[in-house]
Amino acid sequence: MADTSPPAQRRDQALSRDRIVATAVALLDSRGESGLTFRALSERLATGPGAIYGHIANKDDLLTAACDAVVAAALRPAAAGTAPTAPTPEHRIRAIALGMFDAIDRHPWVGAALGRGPGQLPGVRLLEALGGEVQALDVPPTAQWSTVLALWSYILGVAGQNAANARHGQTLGVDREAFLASVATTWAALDPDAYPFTRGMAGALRCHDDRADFLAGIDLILGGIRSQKDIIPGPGSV
Amino acid sequence: MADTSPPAQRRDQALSRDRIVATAVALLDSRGESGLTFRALSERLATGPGAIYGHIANKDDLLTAACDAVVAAALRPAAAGTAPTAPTPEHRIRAIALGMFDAIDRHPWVGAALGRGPGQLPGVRLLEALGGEVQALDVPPTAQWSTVLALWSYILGVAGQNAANARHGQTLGVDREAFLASVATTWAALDPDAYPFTRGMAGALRCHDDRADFLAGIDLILGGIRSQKDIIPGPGSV
DNA sequence: ACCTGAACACCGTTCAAGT
DNA sequence: ACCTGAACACCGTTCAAGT
Repeated sequence: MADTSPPAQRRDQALSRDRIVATAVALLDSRGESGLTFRALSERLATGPGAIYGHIANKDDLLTAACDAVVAAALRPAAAGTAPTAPTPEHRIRAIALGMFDAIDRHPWVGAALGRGPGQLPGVRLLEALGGEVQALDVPPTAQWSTVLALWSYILGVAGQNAANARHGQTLGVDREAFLASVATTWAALDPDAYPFTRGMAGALRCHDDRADFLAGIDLILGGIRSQKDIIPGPGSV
Repeated sequence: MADTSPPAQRRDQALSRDRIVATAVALLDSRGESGLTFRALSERLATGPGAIYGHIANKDDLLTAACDAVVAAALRPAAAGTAPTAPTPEHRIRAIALGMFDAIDRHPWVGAALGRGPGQLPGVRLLEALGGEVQALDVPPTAQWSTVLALWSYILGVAGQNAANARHGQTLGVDREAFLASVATTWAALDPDAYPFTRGMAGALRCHDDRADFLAGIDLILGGIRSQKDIIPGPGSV
């Protein structure tokens, strides 16, 4: 066989961090958080469970790496995109946020993984992307940190909820719609005196648009940033 | 000593859901999320691990119940407080949020438990508390759901991060300050071209005030709500 | 040097047997 | 009726033994 240079790994591909992480992502996508197991993973990689530890420190490391693969891809087009479709920092913040939302919608387990590993790469990527735009928004330096953190926390909060919803839907063996319907039914049965608001929202829950609600929250924060700047109104434009 | 009437359950207290949940809270507080185990719990209760299943469905149920005990207590004074210290809905929203923040600061595992069990009681309590105030804020009915959801998601996002920080600090066997310092060091070592913002924030991370930052985020959202109402300015006051 | 896979020290959960 | 605790079916992780 022509053992030339590039086709190094053909059928018996050597184990590598990238291959392990890619397989982990596939496993998480198809079987959910609880489906990622060193045994299941090593089976798909046609090796023993111990072999993985040559390339990955432990399960936390594996989850963070899988999460980072998704987050890096989600942030790439928005942050350094070929076509700067979004003309203002506000538009770009919306694009970043929606990019994250859509990625988490496709890979719900990312929402749970992002919440872990504080200070780790996946979270930092998002922090950095938001940070650049908040600076471009002319938020005063002393307020930049808390402003970025607010956007970041909100996005992670929604991400975590999506992950929890997916996990529970999977546990119940039911799709998103059926899951929301079951929550709505529970809410509708709450004590009207103690939970008037939640009861009233049971209907809204059934037919709401996650993505639109998410964006509404981003817009609320952006509105807050705008109005905070107006406290000391510069000689600005609209 | 004086064995008067009330000391009904002395040494051999019957197992009850409340006693199990209270012991679980104590265990979570002292040993963290990973310290809550049916074996450790049954040991503290002087019984076998199987006995717990007579009162609790499974571990998820146990965690939700423990979480609810903390959340219910945190929301009680703010929602139905004896002294309505907060005169406006905005003040009351801040009080609710801070009550949650402080409770999670004392019981970091609540941040993780809250994120689970979507539609469950702990989350609903917060939703209800916020919902009442958002209504009082005269947010138009069509926007109430997304507005409440934004506040709720933000609070849960911060809660989840606090839980993750505590978990990691405990894993490293280190306190909050030392943990933040280690993250700051990691950030300061990032590639300056790829992560200029995060690098610059490493210093701010070291000496920031979690609680103040949290409140700044709440105020951003409240500011957004206010400015959204001004789009169609009623004959309003300031 | 790297993989293998049995073994270890745990989990949550069940269920026959006790009382 | 309720508790008991051994047993089951898993985990993540390690490490001698192989190649």
